[in-house]
Amino acid sequence: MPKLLCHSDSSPCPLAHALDLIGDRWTLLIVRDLMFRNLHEYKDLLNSFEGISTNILADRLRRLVQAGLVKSVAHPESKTRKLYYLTPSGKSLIHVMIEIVKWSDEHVGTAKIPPDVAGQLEGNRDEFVRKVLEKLERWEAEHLA
Amino acid sequence: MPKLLCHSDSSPCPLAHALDLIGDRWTLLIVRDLMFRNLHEYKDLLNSFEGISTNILADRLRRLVQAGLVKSVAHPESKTRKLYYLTPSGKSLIHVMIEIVKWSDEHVGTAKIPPDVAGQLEGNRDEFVRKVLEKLERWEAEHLA
DNA sequence: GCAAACGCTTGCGTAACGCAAGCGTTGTTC
DNA sequence: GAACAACGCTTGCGTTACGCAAGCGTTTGC
Repeated sequence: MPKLLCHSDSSPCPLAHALDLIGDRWTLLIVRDLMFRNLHEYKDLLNSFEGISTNILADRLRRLVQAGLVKSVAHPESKTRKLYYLTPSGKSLIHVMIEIVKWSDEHVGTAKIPPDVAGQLEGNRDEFVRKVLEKLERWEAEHLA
Repeated sequence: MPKLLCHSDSSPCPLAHALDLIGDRWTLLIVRDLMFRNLHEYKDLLNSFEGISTNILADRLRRLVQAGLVKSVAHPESKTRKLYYLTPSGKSLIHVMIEIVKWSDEHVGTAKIPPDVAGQLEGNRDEFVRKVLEKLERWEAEHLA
């Protein structure tokens, strides 16, 4: 596993420590797919929008598992496949994701939130969070039985 | 200026576009210093906790300025020095920063929010945001006159 | 007028990444 | 039951980004 730069030794700042985990171009995209796009298998993550390369995906999944944000179980129908899913720590990144997306929508502006999601985010955002988390729990109830 | 990986071509996702700007280990730390730590000069940013190297700092500042998150003005007392400060777009990253710090405090746990700040963040977070933004505006009133 | 400060830039070695091929196991087809 | 494909990775190689340290042009302080 490549080592990646680590601020944690020198910095007393929680932001810096968080960036050691999620401060790169790929990690949060994987979390997004696990959180919002209902993707749970390696091949699906690999074929997501941005075209992550396979070694990087393997590396980031390993880091996420090691950091306790993601877990995996054997696929119930196949011995070669795995199912990846977010732990509570991983799920709690939802608030970070939402803020980044809102900020991007307002200030980067080159990609917009789909109108239906935008509608859910305005007004009652807790409701949106609840819906997403419920969906994840339903998936878990179905697959981790 | 090194080119850095860019998702924006392939992805319809606002998160991916945001990560093109802030998805690295240094950018948000610079924003933090400009936002919370009252640092406004190159040398101060350079000497911040994490020890960014000078070429990376120059590069990131250039990107941030180009993206419209940061501006600079000549130092009123010196022709060699500059003052860097956040634009409204940059300031609005405060919500992202707060969520990351809260998440880090709860789930990474290797660096804690200072107790006084933690107190401010609990309960009335809007109040905290307002205080921070007011402080930045006071700085601007004083230096951009 | 000389040395230090300041905001960078440059050069070099190392680490991370993109790409593509390969590998071991399992599942499928005939 | 043998050949082939699917799957989750790993490996190797060339390229890009980064850490480090030195240097540079201008300005400032003495």
